[in-house]
Amino acid sequence: MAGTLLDRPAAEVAPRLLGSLLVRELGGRKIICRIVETEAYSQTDAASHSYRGRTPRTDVMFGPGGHLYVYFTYGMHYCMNIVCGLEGVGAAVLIRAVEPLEGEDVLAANRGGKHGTEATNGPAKLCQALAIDKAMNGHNLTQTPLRLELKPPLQADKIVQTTRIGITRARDVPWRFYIHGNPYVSKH
DNA sequence: CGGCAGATACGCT
DNA sequence: GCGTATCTGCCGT
Repeated sequence: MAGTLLDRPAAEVAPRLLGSLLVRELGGRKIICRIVETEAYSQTDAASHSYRGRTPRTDVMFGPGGHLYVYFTYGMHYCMNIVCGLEGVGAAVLIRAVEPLEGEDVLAANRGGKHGTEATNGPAKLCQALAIDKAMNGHNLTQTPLRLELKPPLQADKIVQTTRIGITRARDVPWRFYIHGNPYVSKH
């Protein structure tokens, strides 16, 4: 991925990714989604998988920025992160919600018929909708079938910064970011 | 619509 | 064993 942006710390990259696009090719179809909610996870953060060091599971988080870190949780769900920071640094940005711009019918089909905001308003929901699982772990996001298309930064007054969801440690750290008023942002 | 229990497998203690 | 960066269905209001 073109250099410096994703080499920055997660707390910087997370708000910066709002408004950027995920372009997914699946079954001959093109799906385009806009990132509307993110969370930052860093190596010095007790809530982060990388906090305990580099392991087979977290290896991708410690690699170079611009790759995909996919983890499996609660026995049935996948969640996707965009790895950031320099090689050797365990940091990533969790994608918590996206807004479909193209291919919404494919997303709904992958979600068992759930459409509208219910298809992609949560980290595991959007992975199911985009058919992202363990096989995509480590994928380079400059390449098909899943690309990250960076867009210009959003205006600061369109971004809400608050605490993260679903964690038990470091609950007070305000590393969740979302686009103000966007209906696809996950519920709290 | 809000709250809660259950599902279910894997990494780490 | 235990806890988990979650979601769904079922219940009551």
